[in-house]
Amino acid sequence: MEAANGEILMRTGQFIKNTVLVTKGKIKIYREDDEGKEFFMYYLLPGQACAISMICASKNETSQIMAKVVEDAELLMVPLPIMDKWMGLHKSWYEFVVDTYRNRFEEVLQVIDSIAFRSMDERLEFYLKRNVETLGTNDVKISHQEIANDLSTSREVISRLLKKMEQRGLVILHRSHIELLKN
Amino acid sequence: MEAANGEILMRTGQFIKNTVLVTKGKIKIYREDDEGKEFFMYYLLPGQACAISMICASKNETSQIMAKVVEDAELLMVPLPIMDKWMGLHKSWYEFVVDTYRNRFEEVLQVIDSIAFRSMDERLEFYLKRNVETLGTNDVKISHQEIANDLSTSREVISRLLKKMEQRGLVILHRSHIELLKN
DNA sequence: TTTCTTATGTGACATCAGTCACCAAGAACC
DNA sequence: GGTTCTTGGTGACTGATGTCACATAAGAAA
Repeated sequence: MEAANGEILMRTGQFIKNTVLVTKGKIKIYREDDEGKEFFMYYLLPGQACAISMICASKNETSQIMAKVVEDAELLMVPLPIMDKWMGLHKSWYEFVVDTYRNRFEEVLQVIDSIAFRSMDERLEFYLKRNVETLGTNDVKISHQEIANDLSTSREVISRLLKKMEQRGLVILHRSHIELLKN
Repeated sequence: MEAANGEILMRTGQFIKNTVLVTKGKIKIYREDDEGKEFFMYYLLPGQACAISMICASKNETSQIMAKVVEDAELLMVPLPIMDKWMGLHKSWYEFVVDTYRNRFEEVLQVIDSIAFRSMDERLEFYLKRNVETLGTNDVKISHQEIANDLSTSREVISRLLKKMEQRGLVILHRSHIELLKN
């Protein structure tokens, strides 16, 4: 299956019938509010699978998350029965699934840390670092508005905090992209 | 294995060698800060297993959470090799494990909602409701200080918000226990 | 170039939550 | 009884963050 930039692959509340594997592109996974406010959790990159779709698919549950394509993607959809068969048949598949669970759980725990214990300036730094690490470039192409949405705050707050980071020499600000200096 | 009230079963950073099953008592699972601040995630009750210990045990990883006994408990510790063997051998065990993963993941997502989208008064209501549901009583035996710790805020804030809830007729406050009225 | 759209900057202000200081009421202990 | 400890109540203050209003600036399009 192919999906273009901007496409919403999955909405909160939809039924999941397949386990999703990414072979190309970038996908952002969000938690959604009742009123549609978004909260960014993690990226899905090529070679990775959606942990949620693995867990839910096995019980015909509805999705608790929203998935948005941010770079044209190619996906493998593995139907529920096949997924179940593989679990018993191939040790390597089983290990891949458990690994995916663990990694995502840990990533989500880190997200909890950042919102539970940290203030917005630290959360912003954490967010930018994650982007740099995940996307493998020091030049993050993203607008202040999108960062604000991902962190569930307002653009003005992000603009102000980024200015301060620039003054501290941590970043250089350009229009629609941010250059991180220190690792 | 037995564990008394107040005992810390597991600290962040410890190695996990067993999957933990609870047969008696109550255990609270926390996320810890660098400086030891706590953030409550969920309860472990009889019949339930620690999802984290399942995931980590299978890779000899360290614990990302802290577990505290809040009511004298009895535990079954299943060693790693046995756990692994059962996964292939018994379909029912495999399903139990996947179910545990899914339920905890969903519970953690709800926790993210509450800190990402809600203000402290709503988080407090969510916290109290979870306690009522989980512990099966409308009378929550807990001090303001402990609630404050669990939500990673200060006692004064909780006291004030509880007073407001009492004025709205949602709760009745007693010393060291809170009675929920509406559900 | 000129115009338009989108992204960003900034002051003023309101509000929530965290902190400090101190008080009061029960419970526990002598 | 009196003393001490834990728990809860409250005012005053501060700082972080969210909001509104509006100004600028950088590209894109014409």
